[in-house]
Amino acid sequence: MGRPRKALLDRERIGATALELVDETGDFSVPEVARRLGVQTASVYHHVDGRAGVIELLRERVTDAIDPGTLAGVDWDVALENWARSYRAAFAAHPRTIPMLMTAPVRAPRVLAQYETVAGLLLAAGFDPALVLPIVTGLDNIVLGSALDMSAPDTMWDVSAGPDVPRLAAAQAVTGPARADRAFDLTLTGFLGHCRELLRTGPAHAP
Amino acid sequence: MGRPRKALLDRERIGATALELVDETGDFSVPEVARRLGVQTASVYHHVDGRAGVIELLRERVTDAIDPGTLAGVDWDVALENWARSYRAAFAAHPRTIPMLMTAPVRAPRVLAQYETVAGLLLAAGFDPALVLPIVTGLDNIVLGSALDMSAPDTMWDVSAGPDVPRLAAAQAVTGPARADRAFDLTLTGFLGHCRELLRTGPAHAP
DNA sequence: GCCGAAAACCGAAAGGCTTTAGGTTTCGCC
DNA sequence: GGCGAAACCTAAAGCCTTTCGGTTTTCGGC
Repeated sequence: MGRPRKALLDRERIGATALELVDETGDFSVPEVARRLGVQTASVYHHVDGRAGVIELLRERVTDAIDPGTLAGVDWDVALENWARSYRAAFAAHPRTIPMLMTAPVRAPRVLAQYETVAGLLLAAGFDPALVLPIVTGLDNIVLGSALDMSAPDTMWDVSAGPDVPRLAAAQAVTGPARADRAFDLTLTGFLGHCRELLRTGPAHAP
Repeated sequence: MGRPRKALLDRERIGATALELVDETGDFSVPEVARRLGVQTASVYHHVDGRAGVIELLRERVTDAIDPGTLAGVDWDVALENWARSYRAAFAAHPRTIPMLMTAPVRAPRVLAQYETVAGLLLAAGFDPALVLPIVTGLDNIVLGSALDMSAPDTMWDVSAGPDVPRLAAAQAVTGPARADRAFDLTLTGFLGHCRELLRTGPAHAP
């Protein structure tokens, strides 16, 4: 024992291993990460600020897949749509992380910078500044609500175990596996359409 | 020790106490509930199926506040809007429960019955059956995404701790405390508008 | 080249949570 | 009156989080 000649651990590998565990089992624990890396539990604490620190590593890994390029060089509405899809896809790639990442505020600089770009796009498009944050929040809600849906069990409504719900059951029967995607499309399209309308009619309402 | 002359515990009080704890601290544990009820930890297990059982009690308490009356006697779009608002308000009353309730499937009969009614409303309105579940899912996503937003810290974007985000910070400054409500309005209005449009144009597109 | 400081890992342990097992007393029913 | 079930308790196993101190190795300055 003692310090090894070559370091066994680094934040990179801790994050990757924790993400593996979450993808596979839906959760992780510091001892589990340590075991998988062939290391004692306490060693992990030398590289990371406890369990919460590992969760931050997860957040970085998941959000790094969001493509900031979707926001450049196109109209604000196209940009927002593509960005929302990329955002959602990043979470969809690791749906089991979602419950862990949704309760803490967004602090990752990369992500924060993208929200900043979005705010700039909306202002440049002529939206009332007081409407910028509600729009960003709404988009956020759509993405995260949909992501949460993807992290939920396949049958979000357990038709078998309750009272008679024939129409719900029938609807479930005729719905393909793209239910979640279709729902996201509906919501996003509706939202952006409404925003476009606000942009057209909004300024006219001001004196 | 031994069986007390008057029962000290019941599911009612366990659920109420757990909900108190979640409202106050954001989490609960079986020992905490027991302590608050002046009882040993193991006793709680006699009335409830472990921690998961307590979470189901929380779900019942929270979802009981959803008003099924919003779905009756009005047009489908009005019904959906009012129901969504009632749904969201129920969660908003106990926002800290949201992360606990969102990962398990909906099995509560009362809630399931309401989804059944919603499915019936959409079919009666003339929607393509294949579209019913996507619409229900979309509505669900909007409600839960917004509810999650309410459970998050006031400043979902930690403007202070990162790089320069002047436009985001400015937008935050001119946004009132109704940001979350406004965002929900935007999303819900956009979604329902899009659904109405689908109803108008959808059947015409079919051969 | 030497030496002190810092880094990296391990062993051990405290304290909490979840859950089960088995005991003791009381209740309701026959 | 008696018996089984109900309600509570004590105890304990096994897990997790986190911290503390020890040991070895590396690194930077002199």
